[in-house]
Amino acid sequence: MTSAEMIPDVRSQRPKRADARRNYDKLIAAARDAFTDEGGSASLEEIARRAGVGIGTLYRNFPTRQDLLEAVYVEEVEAVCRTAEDLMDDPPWEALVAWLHRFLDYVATKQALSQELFNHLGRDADVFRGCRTAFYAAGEQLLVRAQESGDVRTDVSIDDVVMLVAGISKMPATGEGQIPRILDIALEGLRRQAQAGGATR
Amino acid sequence: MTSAEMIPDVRSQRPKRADARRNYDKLIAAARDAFTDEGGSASLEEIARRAGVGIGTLYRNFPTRQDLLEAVYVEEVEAVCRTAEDLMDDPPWEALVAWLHRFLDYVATKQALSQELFNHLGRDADVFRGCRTAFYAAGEQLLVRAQESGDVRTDVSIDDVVMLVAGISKMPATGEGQIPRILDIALEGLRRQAQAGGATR
DNA sequence: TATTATATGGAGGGTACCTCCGTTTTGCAA
DNA sequence: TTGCAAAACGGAGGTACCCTCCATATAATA
Repeated sequence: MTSAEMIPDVRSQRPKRADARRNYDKLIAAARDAFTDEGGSASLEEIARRAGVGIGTLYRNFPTRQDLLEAVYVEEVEAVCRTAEDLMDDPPWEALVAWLHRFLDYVATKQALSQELFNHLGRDADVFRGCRTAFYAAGEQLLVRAQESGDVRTDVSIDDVVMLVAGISKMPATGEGQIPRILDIALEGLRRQAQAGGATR
Repeated sequence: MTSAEMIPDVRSQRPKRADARRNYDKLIAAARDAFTDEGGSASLEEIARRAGVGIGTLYRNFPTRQDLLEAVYVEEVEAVCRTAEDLMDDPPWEALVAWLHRFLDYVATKQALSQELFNHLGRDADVFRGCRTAFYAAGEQLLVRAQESGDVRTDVSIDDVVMLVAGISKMPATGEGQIPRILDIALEGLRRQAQAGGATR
């Protein structure tokens, strides 16, 4: 069972010719780096330069800055979802926690990027709907598995968990590593209440 | 008692010579309009043009875009606070409600602007701290008065009210006039519980 | 290998950013 | 009033970015 079957594909359509495909991928990678380094307003010419392609190629693949932003965003979302698949072999509870940490990183890092998209697309554009669906699908597998194994209380849904993590990511961070620590504390709340003093792990 | 005594002055220092002062004010006004019309990324040259001054003058007064953004922001905040002073003559409850509506407008309109500032200064830069203080001071007068007159329950603080309004302003608006209406509903909750069927207004 | 649909990349025209400095205006004092 | 120095003005010009267009190069196909 490959990840492609489980996760709704969000991306539109990639170029077909081999060189075009290569350049497309190089552009996405360069754009991801550039946006990470310099925020959402990185120069498009700089991105083309980093990718080692001409500016014309960038514009053919991504007619507007929005298109590029969106492609990078979707790429990231898919990467997070793919992580969920990879974790399906790990112990249920650990897998869930690991994925939620990954998700936390994602939300924190891409905040500027999604902010930018929000401003131009409205919060319920197709992209976002698609990404939300993909996230929920990916996370739900892990959550259900952890519930079935008895690690996690059964009265929480993936919505609850995602909201929780998203909220935590938006906390005004003060200390180094504070946020992941708080996430761990909050996640303890998800565990099925074991017998007092019990060794659940 | 003038407003200057009550409201902590947030602004740094204005130019002294008459012409300089005039141009400074023209620039602020032009920038406010431009930012309103075209969002936080309005062209600085366009702003200088609107103000009828040279681009050099703009840069002397506001060396960076941030400085201009900040000045406009502060100007707006002070205008909202001044409104509070003007309302002190009106009936307590009506005055409070009117001011909160004014505040709502402000938050809604300047969202892009403060967003921009947030990104470049941390969320607790001096500007914001100062503005928060000014808001609270201005609002508190109105709130306390409405509480003393018996219109508003005494177990709420200005923080609560400001948070409430800020939250409402961020709701995903759907219908025309929906947000102000919801604000009114929420504000009813502030009223002191009068006798059932009583005519408080 | 020859052909053709497809992709490439950078020159070029327009705009915005910002600095620098010669010219103009203002406030003050005689 | 008049003269003058300090302060302010404003725009020319260099750099960077955005985006379009098209002559050239290349992958896929027969």
